[in-house]
Amino acid sequence: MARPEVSKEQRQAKREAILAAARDIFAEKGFHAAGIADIAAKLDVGHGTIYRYFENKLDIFLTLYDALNEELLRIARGTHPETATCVEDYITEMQKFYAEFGGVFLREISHMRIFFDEVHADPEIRRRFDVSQVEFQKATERFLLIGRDKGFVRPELHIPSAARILNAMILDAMRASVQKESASNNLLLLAMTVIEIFTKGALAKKA
Amino acid sequence: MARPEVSKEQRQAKREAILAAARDIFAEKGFHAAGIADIAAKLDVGHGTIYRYFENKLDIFLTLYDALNEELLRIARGTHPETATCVEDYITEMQKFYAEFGGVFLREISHMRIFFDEVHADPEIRRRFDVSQVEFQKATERFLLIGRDKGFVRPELHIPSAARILNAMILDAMRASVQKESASNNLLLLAMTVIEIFTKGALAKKA
Amino acid sequence: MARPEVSKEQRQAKREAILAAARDIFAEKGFHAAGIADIAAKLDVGHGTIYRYFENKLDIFLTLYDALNEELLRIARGTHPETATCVEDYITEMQKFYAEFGGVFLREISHMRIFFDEVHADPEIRRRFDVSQVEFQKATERFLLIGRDKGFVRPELHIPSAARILNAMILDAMRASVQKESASNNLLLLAMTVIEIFTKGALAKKA
Amino acid sequence: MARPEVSKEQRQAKREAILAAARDIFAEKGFHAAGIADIAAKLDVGHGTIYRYFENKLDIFLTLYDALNEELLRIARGTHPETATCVEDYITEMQKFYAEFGGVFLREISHMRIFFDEVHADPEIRRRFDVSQVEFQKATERFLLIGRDKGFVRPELHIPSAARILNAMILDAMRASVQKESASNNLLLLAMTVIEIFTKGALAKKA
DNA sequence: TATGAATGAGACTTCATTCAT
DNA sequence: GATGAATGAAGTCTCATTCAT
Repeated sequence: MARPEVSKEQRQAKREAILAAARDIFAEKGFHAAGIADIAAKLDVGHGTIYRYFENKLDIFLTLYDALNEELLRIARGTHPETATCVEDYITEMQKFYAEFGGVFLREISHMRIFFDEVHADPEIRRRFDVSQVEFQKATERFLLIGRDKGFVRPELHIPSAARILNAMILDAMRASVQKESASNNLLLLAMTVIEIFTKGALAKKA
Repeated sequence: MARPEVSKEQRQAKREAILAAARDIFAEKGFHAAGIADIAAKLDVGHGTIYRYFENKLDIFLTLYDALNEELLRIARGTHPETATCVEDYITEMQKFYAEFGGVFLREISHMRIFFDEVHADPEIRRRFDVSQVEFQKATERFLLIGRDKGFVRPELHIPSAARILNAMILDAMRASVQKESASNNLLLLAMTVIEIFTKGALAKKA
Repeated sequence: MARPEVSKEQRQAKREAILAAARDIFAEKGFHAAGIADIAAKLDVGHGTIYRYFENKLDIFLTLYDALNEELLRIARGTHPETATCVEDYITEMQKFYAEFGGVFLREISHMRIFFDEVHADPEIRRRFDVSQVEFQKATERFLLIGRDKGFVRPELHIPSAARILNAMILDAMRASVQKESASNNLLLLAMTVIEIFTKGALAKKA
Repeated sequence: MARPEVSKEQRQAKREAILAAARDIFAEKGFHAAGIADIAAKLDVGHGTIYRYFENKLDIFLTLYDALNEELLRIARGTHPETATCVEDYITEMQKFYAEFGGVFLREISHMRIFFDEVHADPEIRRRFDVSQVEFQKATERFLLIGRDKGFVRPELHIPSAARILNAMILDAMRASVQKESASNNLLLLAMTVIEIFTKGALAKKA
């Protein structure tokens, strides 16, 4: 029986070429409208070939989705509020997180559609989205809990709710930056406003 | 002669029966996966019958979408921050809005998918979603501008960004209550936390 | 058992109203594209009503077709070449036929589509068209045979072929007058040219 | 790499197999009644296969129509009346045309329905038919004009009308040979009679 | 391994006809 | 008699996936 004619590395390289092409196609057309034929055409490869590297269309999508999701999760889990010795440090840590998270967003901006839009194209995609939301929630809760333990966060705040809300603000800021048309899609301004509201609230101080 | 055999009321009743069935099907399967056949089967009528009442599948969807959207917009536009004479009144007005908005959400909880998820199933749906987002944004900006004029909202806040963020918090709170699995889907708690963060921020007062 | 509530006359009047409406619709859209609903709408009558007077769509069409066909056949059979005492009379008889035949065409010009275009929309229509062609052929053969017997028509001419050809020229002249766009749709000019070619041929006399 | 697996020739062969099957189906049922399913069944392939080779049903039809039309037009334009030096040559040229034109008809006899009958099945078919009729008309006018210039054709003849009539005779002669039932469907006899009538007229010479 | 030809389930939509009122 | 609501067969077309080469 013949040895595999291509090495593991070559196989992996091909998989990644397919993923790269698929990412563009999904970004452009969305999951449903994107066809295996489009991906194959972009690579100048027969569409049957795709099926030698991936189960099916969903498999490709989920691979892309998982990779993006993991990168974002890694960032969310990589904050270090425990090193903060004062509120200013704590806020700085939050800003650092925003900067890193936003950096990935801006890099992947044209592909974020697979993260926001196609969530419900398939039950399995939805399931993974829901799972990852829980993970993000946990990461943010951890950030807030440490802040509370250190006395930076008001103790009466309901942490799970606050975490959820903070995440919503973050994700929406990102989402806004994806929408070219929006009048308020300045990511920096949004991020600053999120932090401002989160830290100081929107209301004026009573005199 | 050539008088309608069924009254306007009967016709309207049938339309609404179709809309009700369609709403369930769309909620269960999503726009793409839902078939006219599913709707017809649920009503135990021939599929041709559906086409006597609606142009096509999209027509049904948009009718449902528009109705929901209008109801939500009416609520968003129905706030009265201009009557507030003190910050407490202003906050109360916000709470009233939350209560009304949330009421619709809880009633329509199983059908909100058509509002959030199916945005990209069709260009026309997307267009209407985008338009309505702008309207929600405007309504919230108005709320904040009046608050700023009255001295309740910090003047240095960037209103469009703040409005967007506030909307994101509101919508996410609603969205959370749709997800049965979520640990933090207590709508009341979320709403209170949103208002708390929005008014006072999350950070502890310095001693 | 109740006597019929409408008289035979009333029933016949309704049938004819339906036929009149159908004729317009068929002329406008053609057999396939025309819908029973169109006919009913034109009469401001329920479409079910149509079925109380005619079997189905084809039945209506065939009734119209037969009526038109019979009128044209009656004219074709109504020529009197036997009274001609000289070639000039014979030609005059042919001209009289053309005038009468053409008169019906011009009157029915907007409905001739059912005669020319819809011949093959259904096997039964085709069958009747073929049958009527045979009848037209016979009528023309009779005209030519009498002309031959009287010495007006060249004896060596193959009468069935000549009859067929003469019919083709006649029908095409009519057809041409139906086509508005055609540059050579002057019915009079065409009719005159048909007679000229038929009587004298197209070639120049040798000097 | 990405080299076609089947050669251009194989692809073309398949296209032609589909065209051949479609031609039979269209001849048998007509454009409307013919289904893609019928064509696929005749070839014993899935219906999807058809769509790999043609856009849609109309595309198949138009391909057949255009091919036939072009062949006939080429013949009509290929006459050489300008080489005739006497009337006999001119008539011979007309006979040659008839022989060639009739040959195609006899070969395609069972498929001519797509040329005559289906003209009104679709606006695009009609458009092409009308265009080609103008071309046939032009070709015949040219034949007659050259004949007139050379003194073979009577100068007082209205050429566009005569061309139209001549075409009608030709086409009807062909059409006749398609109809099995007709008593006068002997193409040779018809063609001879057309030429005889066209050249000498049908009437007897006065003594 | 790579290919792309073939497949056919599945979705939408139309409209002639039936029939209960 | 009249109506028009309901029906569902029929037809077109798409595209993910299989598989012989």
